[in-house]
Parts: sequence; structure tokens; C-alpha cells
Amino acid sequence: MRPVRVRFAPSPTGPLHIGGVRTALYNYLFAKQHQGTFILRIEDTDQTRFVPGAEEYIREALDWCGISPDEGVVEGGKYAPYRQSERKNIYQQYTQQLLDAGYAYYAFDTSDELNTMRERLQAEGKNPQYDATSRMSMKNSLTLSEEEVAAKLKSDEPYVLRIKTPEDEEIQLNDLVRGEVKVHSSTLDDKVLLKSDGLPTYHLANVVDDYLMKISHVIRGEEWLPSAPLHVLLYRYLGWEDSMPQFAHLPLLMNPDGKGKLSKRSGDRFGFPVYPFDWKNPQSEEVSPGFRESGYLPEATVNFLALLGWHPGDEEELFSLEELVKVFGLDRVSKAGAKFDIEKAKWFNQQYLKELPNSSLAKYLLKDLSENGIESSPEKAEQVCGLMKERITFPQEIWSTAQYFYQPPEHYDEKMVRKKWKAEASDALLAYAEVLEGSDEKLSAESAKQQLQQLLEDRQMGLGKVMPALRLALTGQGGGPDLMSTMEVLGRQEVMSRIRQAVEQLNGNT
RNA sequence: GCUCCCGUCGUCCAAUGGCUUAAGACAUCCGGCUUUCUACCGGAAAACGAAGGUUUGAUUCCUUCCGGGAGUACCA
Repeated sequence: MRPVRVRFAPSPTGPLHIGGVRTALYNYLFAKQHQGTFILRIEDTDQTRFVPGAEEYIREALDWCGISPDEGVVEGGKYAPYRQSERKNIYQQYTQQLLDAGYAYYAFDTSDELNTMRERLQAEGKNPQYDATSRMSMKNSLTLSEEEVAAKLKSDEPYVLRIKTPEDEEIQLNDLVRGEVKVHSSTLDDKVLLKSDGLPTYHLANVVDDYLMKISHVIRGEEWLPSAPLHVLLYRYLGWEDSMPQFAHLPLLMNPDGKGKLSKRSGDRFGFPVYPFDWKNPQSEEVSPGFRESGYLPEATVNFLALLGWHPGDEEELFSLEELVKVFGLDRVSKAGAKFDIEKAKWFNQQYLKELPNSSLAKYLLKDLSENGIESSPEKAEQVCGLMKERITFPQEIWSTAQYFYQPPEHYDEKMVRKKWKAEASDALLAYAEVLEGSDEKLSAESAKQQLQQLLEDRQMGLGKVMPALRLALTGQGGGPDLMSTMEVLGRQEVMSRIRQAVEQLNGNT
């Protein structure tokens, strides 16, 4: 068997979309599983759509996911260059080869002429395409005399090269996820292979590069399936059918409502990120949110993406990248498009977040703190994270829901005040503050609890009467992590002062 | 329009020509735990798109229809 070499071949026309990330991931997993090579090739043959920064974005996105290429524009490799615009002269010999063999021809039609042709065919109820039946009525090297063609080529008149699709042939390909796919050549059109700017189109460039780079498997999105027969034809005409890569067309990532494939618009419409990280459109300055900035961990994102269109076969769901490499297989990739479910992504994030060491989480919190002008020791931040991490989905929730670890509450949850703030409780709290005042040892979760229990016993009250009020006084909220531990983090002085502040404020108002 | 691909709970998906009362996870709902909760534990509800075949038997194979998606550019 030949060595596994796969490529991820995006075009730098914008930020890498999360669906692209999944395609890259599947390529990576497949390569690593077979001790193969994962290649990043930049398909920038359309210079009109080039977007500055897009290529860097793509590479950073792969790095963030932990799926960096083995060969590529920065890594280099035996088959460099890996940017198609830098391979322009390579394609020439193959277009010539196709021309010489009669598998391709020059076409001189202007876009107006093409439109006219399409309109005419449409009106006649025929397929409006440049194909075996319509090509003979167009301006090309099949209809023009040799002299005319030579003259046109000599002049500055722009031309393209088109493939001459066969009239009556069944084209078959064996897709690793879809099985046998058959298409009749009469439904294919004479696609442009070489554009008038001298650069190849995707179809030619992709076939030539895959051949030259010894790609063994082409794993790409399903949007390429319709043009796969054309690629098969190209391999055949170039005489490379024996070394043609195996194809695997992945199901598309769809909008949650099933209407259309996931796109930039989906993010705006459904309110979730569709990019690995924030992207600022260089023209409009508009920022599209990313998974990273939204608080998703790369491990969670990768895990989530892996399960969208692929299934391990057993009931395990949590996989590290290394584990995925072991269990992944194209045979378990599903065929139907997968609707994007952000709730599942959140669940994965939660799973990974609670396994994160406090010190890693603390970095997020410390950043939020310094942005809000609050100083904190890393130790305290870690303590807070330790208490909060089992009840959050995103790191930024620690700051947004547990500010009270750093600032006394400014207001108190009204509903909870009505339900739980009773005179009896408030008296007990004041007494509790007195007790704390009198003790001079460091407040710990255990000592706090002991002292409170002692006090309540003397007053013949239950914990349930006082705890909610105490939480309210300390945090302003009705819920949160273990109260005694919360007090330990706050410290004795702070607990006392917050109790007194709450009593003053809440009793005054009601 | 034409070509191709697809169709199991709301979502991701599993299994299978009879072992199926169709499994798991997310989400939902209910209960429990708890000082509280977004955590945890327990439970409920929830699907083979339709019709015809083939077969002793079909969710599974075939056909048609319906539905969805993709492609149909000198974009990738």
C-alpha cells in the first residue's frame, strides 16, 4: 500500500469556517492514524477574491486545534511550493499535454457571448451549458480554422482552455463514504481549466497538485462531489488514473433549522460562532465572533466537531485528539448532512472545563479581573475557580457570575429577599457577625460552619432559615457554590462587613 | 429546470432481514440530593418520510413518490 498523504486545501478568501476546520480535522486524524502526512496547500488561484490575513488565520486556526500540518507553506516540504499562485508555471506543461492529446481546446468566447448562448439554450428548454452539444456553435479551436486560432493566440485576445468532455460515457468513482457514484458524461460541461489570466481553475490545479504531491486520499466536503467525475476525467486524460487518489466526500455542516449549509450568516442568525476565533473583516471592520473568544476550549471544539458526522461505534463521547487518532475511521463517517447543535458544543465545553486545573482557569479570571481594574492574587483566583468550575460552561462566566468574590454586592436579588430575608434571620446574622468579630483565628469552611451551627443551636433555629439569608447578604444572589467555602475565600473581615451592610440596607428598605 | 448525494427521537447518531418493547448522548419535562444552583443522581417523553414490491419475515434489499441538501461561474 502506498503511504498515506492527505491535504487540506482551503482558499484564502476569508476566515476559515468551522466546517473547514472539521474537514481539516478529519484529514489530520486519517493521516496520523496511518502514520501518514498531513499537508496544507493554499489554493489561491483566484486573485480577485484574495483576502489579506486569511492565510495566516487558517494556519493559526489549525494550530489552535492542535492539528498543524507536516508539510505546507511555512513548514516547507519536498513538494514545495504549497501555494498554488507560486506554482503557475507548473501547470503549463499539463495544459499543453491535454491540448496535444485533444482533450482540451481553446475558447475565445466573451462573457456576453456566453450569456447569449445560455439564454438561447434556456429558451429552447435545453441545459444552458457549454458542452458536447453546444460547443460546436461557439468560438473555439474546434470550430475555428487553424489559421484563425493561431492569429487569435498571437494577438492579445484573451482566451481560456476548456476540457472536451466526452459525449457518451459513464463515469464511475468509488467514494469511501458514499460507495459507487455514477455520472453520465453528457451531463457534464466543458469546464474552464485555464483562465484568461493564465492561472488554472480549481479543477486543474487540484488534480495536478494532488498528483504531483502524491496525495493518496482526497477528503473534502460534499460540495465537491458533483465535480468529482470531472476530476476523474482529468486524471484519465493526463494518464494518471493508476495513481488517482481515493475520494471521500464528507457530509456538510448544516444550519440548525436544516435550511442550507452553515455559513457566516448562520452565526448572525442563530447567535453562535462559526469561526474558530474572532475575525475582523479588513474592509468593513466588522468582527465575526469565534469559538475561542466565546470561551470554547480547543479540546472541546475538536471533540465536538469530530462527532459531527462521525461516530466511534460505541457509547464513548469524550475523546482527546490522540484518542481520536486511534479510533477515527472514514468507514464510520455518516452520509447525511449534520445540523449544527451549539447546545452539544456547550456540553462538551463544560466537560472539558471542569477537568481543567484551577491554575489554567485562573488565567482567564485574572485577565477579566485586570480588565476591570481589580487586583487579585493568583492563589485567590485559583480558589475561586476551584469553587466555580463545576457550575459553568465558559471561563468568562466566573467573573460575570461570581464578581462578589471581589466586590461586595451592590444590590440583592429581589425575589430572594422577599422569600428568605426575615427579621429572625437578619438577627441571627448580626449575632453571627458578633461571633466572628470575637474570634481571631483564620476563617475556614469548617470553623465557619461550626460557629454558625453553635449559634443556631443556642437560638433553636435550623440551618435552612439562615443559610439563604446569609448567602444573600454575602453574594446578593440566591445560588452559588458551597457557602462555607465561599466564606473561607472572602475572609472573616469581609464576611462581617457584608453581613452588616446587608442588614442595614435590607432592613431599612422593607 | 437539469445532475448528483441524502432521509432512524427536536438534534448528533447506534444497531439489525427475525434476537427490538429500535440503543446512547445533547436538549426538554418530572423527581431526588443540597443552604442554593447552572453540578450530581434517578426517571419520563420522544424516531425507522410514504406507498408498492422481494421475502416465511423488512426500519434494514429493490422501485416509485415525497422531503431535504449540494452542484450547475474565467469561485473555490
